[in-house]
Amino acid sequence: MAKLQGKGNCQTCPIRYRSIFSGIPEADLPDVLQDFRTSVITLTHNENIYIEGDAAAHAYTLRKGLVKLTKSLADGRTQIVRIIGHGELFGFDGLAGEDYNQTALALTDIEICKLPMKDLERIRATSPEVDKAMMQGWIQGLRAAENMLLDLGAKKAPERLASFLLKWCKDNQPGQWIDLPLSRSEIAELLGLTVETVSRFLSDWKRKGLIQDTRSTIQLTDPEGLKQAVCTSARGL
Amino acid sequence: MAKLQGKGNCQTCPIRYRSIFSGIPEADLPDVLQDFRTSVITLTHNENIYIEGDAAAHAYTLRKGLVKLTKSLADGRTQIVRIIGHGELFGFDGLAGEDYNQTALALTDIEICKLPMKDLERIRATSPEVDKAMMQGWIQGLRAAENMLLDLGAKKAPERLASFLLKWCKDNQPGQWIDLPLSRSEIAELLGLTVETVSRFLSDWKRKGLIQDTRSTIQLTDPEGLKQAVCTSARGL
DNA sequence: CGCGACTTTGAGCATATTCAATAAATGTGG
DNA sequence: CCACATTTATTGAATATGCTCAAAGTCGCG
Repeated sequence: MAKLQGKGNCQTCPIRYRSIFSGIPEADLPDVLQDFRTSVITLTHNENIYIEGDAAAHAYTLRKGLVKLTKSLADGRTQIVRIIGHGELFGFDGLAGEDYNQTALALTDIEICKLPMKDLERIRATSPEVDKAMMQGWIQGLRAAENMLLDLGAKKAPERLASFLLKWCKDNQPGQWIDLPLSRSEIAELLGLTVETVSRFLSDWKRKGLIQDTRSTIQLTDPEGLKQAVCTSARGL
Repeated sequence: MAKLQGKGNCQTCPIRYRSIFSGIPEADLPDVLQDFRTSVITLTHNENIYIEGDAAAHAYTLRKGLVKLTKSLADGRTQIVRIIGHGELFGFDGLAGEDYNQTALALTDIEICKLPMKDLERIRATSPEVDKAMMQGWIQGLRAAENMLLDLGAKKAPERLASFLLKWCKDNQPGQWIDLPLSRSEIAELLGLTVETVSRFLSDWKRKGLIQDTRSTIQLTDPEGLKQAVCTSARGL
């Protein structure tokens, strides 16, 4: 269940250095963040943070775990439009006077910091550091969305899946086990494919020794081989 | 050919009211925009504004016409990631310290205002109105990209095409002729389809009397019928 | 141990692509 | 202004990619 952990304390927040508040000089923190009515909330896997169409009165920063942002069609087809990681700000549609454009769900057990829109607006106006960090977050978000549009619009199934794996594991050594807390059907939802298609290619690559996996971790045994395999199978690129 | 029209004059700019400068009180204009070294440039259809990967030293505002932002794969497959309309700001990756993430091409003959990144940064810092307008632009851009991700990831060909047409014509009366300066292959590039698929559905709907079109204009004779046709053909939604 | 959820695998099918040929529209030069 | 060349759009037939439906297998948890 959603559980209020108490009022946030930004001075001691463990992820402050990865958040929109990372640029604020230590000495200015009390000043800038005074009267900031944050609350820290824990949620368990699959719990809901907000729903597409709701009035956006709060934005959120992710302190622990992963969040997925999804959009759905009337008949239930669902698309994951973004995955939120450590320190990222999400749910800020209210800053443009709009309702939430997506639904936010906990992909793992999570800890989030809930930020009232009014306070966030005020802090953005008073702190150039926060303002800049938020701007960069939006621009990076836009770039990521554009990259995803290229994947969904122009790439075939195996290419999309390989891109996803390579991106997911990009900061790790080949041959290292990496958490992948997405189910097969969530990977499918992210890539615009079906569970079966995702499973087939993963199995295939496992047989060929390009990857290894357990239920919720993965290892790219041979990232180069993976790129290769995808390129040749797609007779181009 | 690209042609420099001269230094921009913001006070008399015909699209100022639709740009990021729309919020500035008339009286403050000279102050806020002093030393702003803009230049107005005209380009003809298919001319290039900037290329993916270039250093992003300028952002642009579109004064006349339409621009497409595209991304490409190594083998030439191309995806249109966004279409820029009247008054919109684009090419601002530099604000996040990044290179251009897309290629910008004139979809029609256009007139753009070229804004040096340094000046833009300064103005954003000094004018809350400009700052707010830019923020709203980014959030709206993100929302549009998310909506597009849903289309590309979850919808079938006819649904994507119908969504596109309905969105394109949404501010117009049914039965009104509307400019559509995209070729069939550009529509395909935007929707992640092939020219042939686009052409087939358009022809089909034309035969059924749902739409009419000439080379570069379109008319939704029966928008409701179009929605209907798509829903039933997709046995859901 | 047994239930339920998730995953894998298979077979047939449908959608959209590819390849190919024709038709229509646009632009160019005489 | 017309004839020709070039690009763009339409249509058809065959193919392939990824989906649907179905069944069996695996894992985790009570």
